[in-house]
Amino acid sequence: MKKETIERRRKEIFEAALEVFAKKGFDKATLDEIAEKLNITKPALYIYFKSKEELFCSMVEDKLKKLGTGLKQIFKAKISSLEKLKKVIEYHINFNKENLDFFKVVHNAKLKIGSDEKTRLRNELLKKYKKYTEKLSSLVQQCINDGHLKKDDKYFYTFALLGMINQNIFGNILFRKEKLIETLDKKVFNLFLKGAQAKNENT
Amino acid sequence: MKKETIERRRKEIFEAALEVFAKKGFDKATLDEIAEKLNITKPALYIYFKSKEELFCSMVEDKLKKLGTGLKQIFKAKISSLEKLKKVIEYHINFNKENLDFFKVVHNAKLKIGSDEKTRLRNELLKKYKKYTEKLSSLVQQCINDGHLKKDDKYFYTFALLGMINQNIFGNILFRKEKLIETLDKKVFNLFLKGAQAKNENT
Amino acid sequence: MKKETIERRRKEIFEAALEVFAKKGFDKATLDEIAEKLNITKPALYIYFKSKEELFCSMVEDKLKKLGTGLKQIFKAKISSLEKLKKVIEYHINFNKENLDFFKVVHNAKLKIGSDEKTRLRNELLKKYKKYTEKLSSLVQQCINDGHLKKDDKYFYTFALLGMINQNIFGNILFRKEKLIETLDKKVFNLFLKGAQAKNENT
Amino acid sequence: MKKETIERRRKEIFEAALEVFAKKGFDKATLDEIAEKLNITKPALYIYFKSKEELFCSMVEDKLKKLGTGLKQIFKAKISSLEKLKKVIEYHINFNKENLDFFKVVHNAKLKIGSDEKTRLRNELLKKYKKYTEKLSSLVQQCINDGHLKKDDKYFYTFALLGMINQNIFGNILFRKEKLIETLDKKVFNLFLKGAQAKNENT
DNA sequence: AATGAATGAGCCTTCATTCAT
DNA sequence: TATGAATGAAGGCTCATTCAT
Repeated sequence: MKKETIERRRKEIFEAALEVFAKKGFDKATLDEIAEKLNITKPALYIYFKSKEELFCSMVEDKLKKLGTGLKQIFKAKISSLEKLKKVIEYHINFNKENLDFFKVVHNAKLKIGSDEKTRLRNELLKKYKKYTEKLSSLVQQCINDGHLKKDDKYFYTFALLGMINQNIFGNILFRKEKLIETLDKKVFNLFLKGAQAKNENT
Repeated sequence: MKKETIERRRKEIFEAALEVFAKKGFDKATLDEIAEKLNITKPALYIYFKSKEELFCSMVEDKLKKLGTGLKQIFKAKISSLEKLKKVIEYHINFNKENLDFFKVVHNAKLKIGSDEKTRLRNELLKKYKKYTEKLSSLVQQCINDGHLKKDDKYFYTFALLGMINQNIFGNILFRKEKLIETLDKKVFNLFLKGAQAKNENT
Repeated sequence: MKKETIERRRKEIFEAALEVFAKKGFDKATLDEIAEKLNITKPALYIYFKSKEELFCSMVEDKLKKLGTGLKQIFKAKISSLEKLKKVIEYHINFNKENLDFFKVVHNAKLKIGSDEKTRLRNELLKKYKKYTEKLSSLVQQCINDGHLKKDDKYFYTFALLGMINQNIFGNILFRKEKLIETLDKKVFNLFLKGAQAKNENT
Repeated sequence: MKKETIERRRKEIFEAALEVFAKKGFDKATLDEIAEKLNITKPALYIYFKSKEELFCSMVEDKLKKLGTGLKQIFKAKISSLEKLKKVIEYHINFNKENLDFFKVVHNAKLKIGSDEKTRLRNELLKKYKKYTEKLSSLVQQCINDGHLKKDDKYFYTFALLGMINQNIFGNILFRKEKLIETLDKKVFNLFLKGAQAKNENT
């Protein structure tokens, strides 16, 4: 009973924290602002998290877990690897569409993760991020093995795909006031498979 | 004579600042650390810059100007728009390869720029970033008009290209200890034009 | 209940701040010194005031309010305007006698207030100071209208009175180690009304 | 020859310093601003003064000396002590009218002089200020002895006179945009001698 | 005589974190 | 479970002062 209450409270805090972290970035975000959003006081946060860092990381983990759960469903489905890839793209885009704040937070934190500052907690985050990438890569590899994709470095393909998606989301946040284009998933899948070259062209 | 000396010193400071900003991000970077790298004291920085923010922005501007200069050369060249696009991809990748710290800084700052915090200086940065994107987009549009690329949203193409590149660089920073794959430019250009689908496939 | 505690703490801080501001002036006074007097640390002050300036201004306002309250009592009394003036002089002198630090602070701040530096808070102080002067002037004017005083500029009279008092207090601070002469109020009232000229003299 | 040049330069610096000190007060005034007014650089000031404090004090001394010189003329004149007092009042007012910045500076510094902070230089200033007061007091005493003024404490008279004048100047600075009333000297002399009470009144 | 460059010391302010209640 | 109160640590910025040139 108690644990559930605590867990529920933690989720509420995640919500508020996510907003603030998205708006300010980890460093400039203050516990005061998070607490205020929840109508509690700063020290109360320490009942549920032992530090700002832990709050941040737990929150990210929580979201990543949800992201992972969705992926697993797709991986389990009895469809071709290429169909899976298509679903994954759709899913990834939709998830970010519905979790724009999370998208911001992750992209904000990404590079700092790669930097010198190696806290234990941050390293764990990095691991999870790698794991996610690895999962996608293995799907890509399968597509290659199944003859759906030309042979090439699976990581190159994976990053290319993720990049096409993320940069478009990012661009839309910046230049279109967070309205994402509707058919991004189809556009991406198509471009990734067929390329952009007009048919009558030779290079 | 004098002005040159000051300009030289500013460049030296840019160098040191870039390293620190790349490693820590704007907020956690301290002027003390930058100064230490230069074997001077913190207040000495204030001879050349009137605030931490101005130091940061000047440094970014400086780099962006260099980036822009290179682009202009390509745009001027008497080659087809598609050739230009190829060159631009090469150039963009090489520039980031040689300026990994800058790459980190920009990607770190990007989203915070889009956030609520609207300092005047940061807004100017955003303008410059948009301008850069706009330039690439116009080249892409030209490729479309010239019949090199299928008709589609120029921004989608542009973001897709930038994303493919940046995410690969980013992935390499994270998973391959900053060693970028050698032939990234060719891979990207190829994927962008022809797609990844194996030839005997129909979707 | 809570608000009262805060209010009490603020008063305690006023006390300490007043001493330090009186001794050092606003600029040279440090929050560290004020905090030390209270056996707390500097950041603790920020619980009760949001800046050094706000601490200063709140403190002055607080004292001015007290000063004003006393004046109101006198103004309300059912005595002649001249009697009131006499009471006001007594009151003004006694208040300063008992608040020598405040006297110092105000006189220290006065001219800077009139100077170029125009902070919002400081401007409000100036307004209050003007209001106080205005009140006295209106009493003086009433004395004139009631036939107690020769016709003359009410401001000249007001400033003359205030000056006679303040300069004597000031002189006593400087030359008599802060011991004010006992009968200052009577001396002032007398001089103001009758002048200093010996009776058998003609000018 | 050299010494004269130095002396001339010092006077120029006094001028600039006076403006800045009047506007900002001693603490907030910066050597940079003073230097800028003179189109020289900050370290150049150290050729003529060995510290900010010394610059300030020398400047005040210089002005006080001028003030003293004028007084001496009056004291020497072969007129009655009361006539002298009248002249002194005129002179004091005119001097301050023509040296408003100096007036501001002195009044700003006055109380800090009386405070705990006892630098050697500041103490010397205080001595000079006392000397000036002493001179006036002795004249007042003489007026008493000569039967011009009622017997009373000479310091009380002196401070009252100075206060009437200074407060009026100060009030005019604050409330009348530095325009002093024209006949202040006569008003003061009259009030001081005859008082403000309407003739038909008895108290 | 003057300056460019640099510094040391100091201060205001912020904030994650702690603890008694 | 939650809070009010307080703190330690740290960072940005200013400025009088010095010194080599």
